[in-house]
Amino acid sequence: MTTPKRVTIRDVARRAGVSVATVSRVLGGDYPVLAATRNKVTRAVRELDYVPNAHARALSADRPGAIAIVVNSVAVPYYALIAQGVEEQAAQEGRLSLICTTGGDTARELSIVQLLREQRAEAVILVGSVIVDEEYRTRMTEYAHALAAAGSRLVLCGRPPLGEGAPALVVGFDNTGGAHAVTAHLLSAGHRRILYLGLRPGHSTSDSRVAGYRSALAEYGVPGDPSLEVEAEFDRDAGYAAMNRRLAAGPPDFTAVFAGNDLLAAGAVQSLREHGLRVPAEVSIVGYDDVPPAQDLGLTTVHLPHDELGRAAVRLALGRLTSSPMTLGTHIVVRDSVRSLGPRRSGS
Amino acid sequence: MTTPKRVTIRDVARRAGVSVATVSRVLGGDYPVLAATRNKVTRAVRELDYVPNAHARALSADRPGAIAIVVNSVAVPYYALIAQGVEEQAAQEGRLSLICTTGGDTARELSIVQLLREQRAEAVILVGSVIVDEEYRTRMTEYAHALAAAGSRLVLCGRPPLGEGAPALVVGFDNTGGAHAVTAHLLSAGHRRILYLGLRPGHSTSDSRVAGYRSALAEYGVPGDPSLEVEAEFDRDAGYAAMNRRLAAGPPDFTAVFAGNDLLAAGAVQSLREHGLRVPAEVSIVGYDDVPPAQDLGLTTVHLPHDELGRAAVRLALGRLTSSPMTLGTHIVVRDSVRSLGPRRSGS
DNA sequence: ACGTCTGAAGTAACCGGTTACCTGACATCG
DNA sequence: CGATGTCAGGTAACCGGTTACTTCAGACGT
Repeated sequence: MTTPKRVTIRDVARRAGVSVATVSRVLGGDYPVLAATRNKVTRAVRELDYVPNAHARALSADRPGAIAIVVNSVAVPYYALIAQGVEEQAAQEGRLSLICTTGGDTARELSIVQLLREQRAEAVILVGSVIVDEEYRTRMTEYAHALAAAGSRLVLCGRPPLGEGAPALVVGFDNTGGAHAVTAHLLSAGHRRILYLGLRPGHSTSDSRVAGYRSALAEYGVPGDPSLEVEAEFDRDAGYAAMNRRLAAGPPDFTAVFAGNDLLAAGAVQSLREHGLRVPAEVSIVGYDDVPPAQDLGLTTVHLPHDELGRAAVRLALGRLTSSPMTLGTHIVVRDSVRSLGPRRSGS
Repeated sequence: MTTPKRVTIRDVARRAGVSVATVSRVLGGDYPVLAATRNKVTRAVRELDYVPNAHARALSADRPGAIAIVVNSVAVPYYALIAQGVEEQAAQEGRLSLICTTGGDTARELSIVQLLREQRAEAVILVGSVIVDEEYRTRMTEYAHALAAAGSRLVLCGRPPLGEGAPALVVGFDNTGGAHAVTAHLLSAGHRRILYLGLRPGHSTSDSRVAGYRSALAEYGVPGDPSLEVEAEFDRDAGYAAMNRRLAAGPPDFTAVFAGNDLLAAGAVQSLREHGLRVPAEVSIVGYDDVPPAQDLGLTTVHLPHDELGRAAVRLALGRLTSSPMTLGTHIVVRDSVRSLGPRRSGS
């Protein structure tokens, strides 16, 4: 038999022999209350095991709401690491943070945003790249206005900024720079035929990485070759499948692979191995993100300060940071998935 | 300049020329309302972009609260996968779910549980193993009663059940069975000197895996050897460090390793490689959990139905399932990290 | 035509806190 | 000694919904 009636602030007041206002003040903080009164109240609270109702509080006082982060899936390390940064910073700021997942489903994203509006979340952080088209832009702009109307801030993480009018803050990684750097790394090791794995036209993250790839090639005077740009989603299975297809067509016509992210790289490595191609002896490969599989694979990749992104998003949302859009730097992590071809190239 | 005042149900009522009760009924659902009236209301809602306040709703009506899952870190795949299962099932049950992280900090766990009491969460799912001592038991029992008093259900995932009286539901994996199976796998491949990596006395998960390991050894008539049971936390770094220490002391006095989880295994593999020991040619290794690094390492391991655990936890919390404690089965996944020693053993 | 029943819509109390404003006791001051 | 200031603490309105109870109009029966 559980407690039939929840214990409320009036129960506490009655028990302590004071008014509800006094109880509220003792609990609330700074209002002056006599030590004796304070003691009576705290004792009553303890004796009754009183827990204030967060909903009632939120309703009357305009207290800070929760900070929500919305991601595709928490099982994808990229998102998990950013979410972790958000959680840490939010905790540090004394906020409750919650992670919501959409599974990449637009309809579910919409209902989550709606839910967060109803919850009067203090901030909503939308993470992860998407296909940026007109439909997307209008949807985001709607979110931005709707959330602003509900008093929530919107932060876009790793997504391109919206139009001028939309009240959305933006923070992301320097994908083009990182991609440039890691491609240059391959080029300076003597590679000239570099496969880009993970083409996704319209997909913001992929697009900016491709841009870095192309600009590095151009810088080294290597002509671009569309047949070296292979489409693939950004997950392990896609990398595996794409590389399988490529290798089924014949022996590799490339000496190195730049995978759009580490998951793709992991899949590609598996495929290469199954085709009897050694990494890096026969094929070099680099990834992007520096998430868990990278270390185990000894993968040279681009390190992203995921938790800094999460932290920055929170601080931006809370008005602690002013510069938006802001871009976080990246740096290359050299492991041993790249073979130097030396000063001269060996023939195919 | 944002909207100075939030739009409330009274604004909608005024605009639609009806009473607040009518608006509430149109939004609420089943109460009979004339089609014409309903239309007026829905139009007003749309025109004003009205969003009901979830706090006010929660306060007046006793509607279902959110389902919260509390984990150490969302960046650990084991937790991420379980959390994913929870999210999916919760979404399916029409509940909002939130993930909270403690970073393994007891104080933070406490404040999160407190927060969830205040939020009147419908269910709180505590995941992850812990050192089970008297202090832990009393703490959990307190949580259980406190949450029950606030009307929330408590589900313990992968933690040992509490005493009879405590109102907590329990669901977990069959760790002993899985550990037995995977150890037997090594034994039947001819291994006799099997290192157990990840001893953590008092730690529930580790303890049950050790128990399975020992019982398999006993079954095969192999005497236990305490020097083959090595202490280590359940993460990659610990596995790496522990194996480094072991190998620094001299060449391996074991032919196989059973790592308490895949992360430990990943660390151990790195250490073995750096010491010039090939896996599985010179040292065989198996892990536990079947989380992402396992596939990339080609690790033979025990597969855990993580998302089923998450789903079961939610269904248990919602009273859809009655049997608690319940245990989920596991199965072994053979990759190629184990070498068969054949019918005879080669001498050391 | 009148009483009764039915169902749509309105009125206002209530959920559990917070806080503006008020009260009353005591200290201070001209 | 009365006017005034200070400060702990009480009273009650309010936050934004839901819903029990009430009202009222029209349909129906006789």
